[in-house]
Amino acid sequence: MQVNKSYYKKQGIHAITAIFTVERGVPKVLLIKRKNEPFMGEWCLTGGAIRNDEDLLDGAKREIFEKSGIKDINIYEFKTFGKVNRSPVMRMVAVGYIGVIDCNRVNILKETTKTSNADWFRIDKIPSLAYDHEEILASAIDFLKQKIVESNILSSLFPNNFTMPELQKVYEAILGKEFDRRNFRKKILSLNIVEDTNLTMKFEGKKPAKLYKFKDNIENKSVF
Amino acid sequence: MQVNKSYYKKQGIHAITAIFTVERGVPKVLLIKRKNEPFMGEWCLTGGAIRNDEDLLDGAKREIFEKSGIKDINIYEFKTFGKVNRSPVMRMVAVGYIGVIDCNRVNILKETTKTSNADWFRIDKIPSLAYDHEEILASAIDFLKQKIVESNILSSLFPNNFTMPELQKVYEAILGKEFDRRNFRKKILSLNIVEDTNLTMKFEGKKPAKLYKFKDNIENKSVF
DNA sequence: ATTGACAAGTGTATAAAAAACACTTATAAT
DNA sequence: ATTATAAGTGTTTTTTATACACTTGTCAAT
Repeated sequence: MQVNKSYYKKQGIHAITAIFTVERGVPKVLLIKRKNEPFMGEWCLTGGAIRNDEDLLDGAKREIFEKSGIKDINIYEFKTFGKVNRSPVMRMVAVGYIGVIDCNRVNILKETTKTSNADWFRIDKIPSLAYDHEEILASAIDFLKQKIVESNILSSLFPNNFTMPELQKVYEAILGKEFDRRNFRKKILSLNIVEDTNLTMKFEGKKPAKLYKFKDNIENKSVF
Repeated sequence: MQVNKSYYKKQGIHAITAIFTVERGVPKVLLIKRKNEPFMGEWCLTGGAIRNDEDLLDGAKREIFEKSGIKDINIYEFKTFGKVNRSPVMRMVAVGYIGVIDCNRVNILKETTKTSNADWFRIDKIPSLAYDHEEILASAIDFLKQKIVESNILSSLFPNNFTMPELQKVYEAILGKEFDRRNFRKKILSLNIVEDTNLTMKFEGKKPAKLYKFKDNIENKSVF
């Protein structure tokens, strides 16, 4: 088969990350308003083209930092998007990643990007997005739902202490269904990924709730 | 941040597929002997660079066909490989796929490639491979083991009828451990992915074995 | 025709995991 | 003291997984 060399010219790789958080029980995703063409002014996921001198994963993290100011985030590859016309400028294949970040860092981000073009959107109220990012995001949410139980991907949401009802609410918000309080607690404790801190947290008028924390030495193996 | 445009030049995408089969209870993978530089004369997985005018998945299948003659194969993305120096020529990111093919088509392949440079290798006896294909293959085997039970990925191994002991032997060969005959049969039947054909197959001197077949309407959702 | 070797077929009992379910307790407001 | 609120806990039932032993159909040898 005769192949024209130009078939292979002008290809590039996007590293696109859907960064999730949960604010007061509401799952949200970080979107960026584009400053350049194509799709100037439209919202999109964090990410961009990787460079020749960086590993794909490093490039994904660099793009996250440049677009949002977020550093030190763990991300997980979930799917690749390779349709011919997914980018109007040149042939780009996108590798999709998922990241999860805790509420405190959400606030820091808000200050950094106060005057900039980043914001959190409820995952059930997403505007139309640039490129094929709607498809990528839908796929990311799907993946997150499937992996949430068997993985420790949510540990990033609670870098410090948390109560069981708090954790349960996050699970329920993301999966969109409710769990029995007693069975949920039993399940989480049996996974052996959290430990009791012997501290409690009082909410007004309610019985104090025990504080737990994720164990430091959890491996990421469970995510894939 | 000032970015030199040349950072983005000369990038490309590899679509690399590990094609597995099981011959007489032995899991094997298809390797190709490279005819060109780089790595001329070395073994590698099927695959190559995708073109601008084809979807990534189509490109992966085209490469499979060109290198091995295999058509109509279902493949599943499992991981992307994006280290800077994984290709010595130019910056290439590889998207890894898994395919499984049945024994009959293995024979057809053998004739097509009789004088060519393709062969099946036991997965426990792999020679050294070009590029980072050893890493890709190891990762593919890992993925196959993890997904084999919860997916219908093995249905391609038995396009027609099969007996329970045959299927069990394949599971045991890939996972490297043995199952109880009664429990295995119960498990497979409970998954509701196979149906009884009311046929039997005789092996010499042994009680005839019932023939089953995978249901036609199995969805691929279970693979991911 | 009987016997033996071989691998296929089947059912039940036990253990482990998941699901269902109700009452008690600590706090803050009245 | 009373009440409202949400947190905490334990047991029963159901489902699923695991462990385990005997019977059956074919072929080959006698």
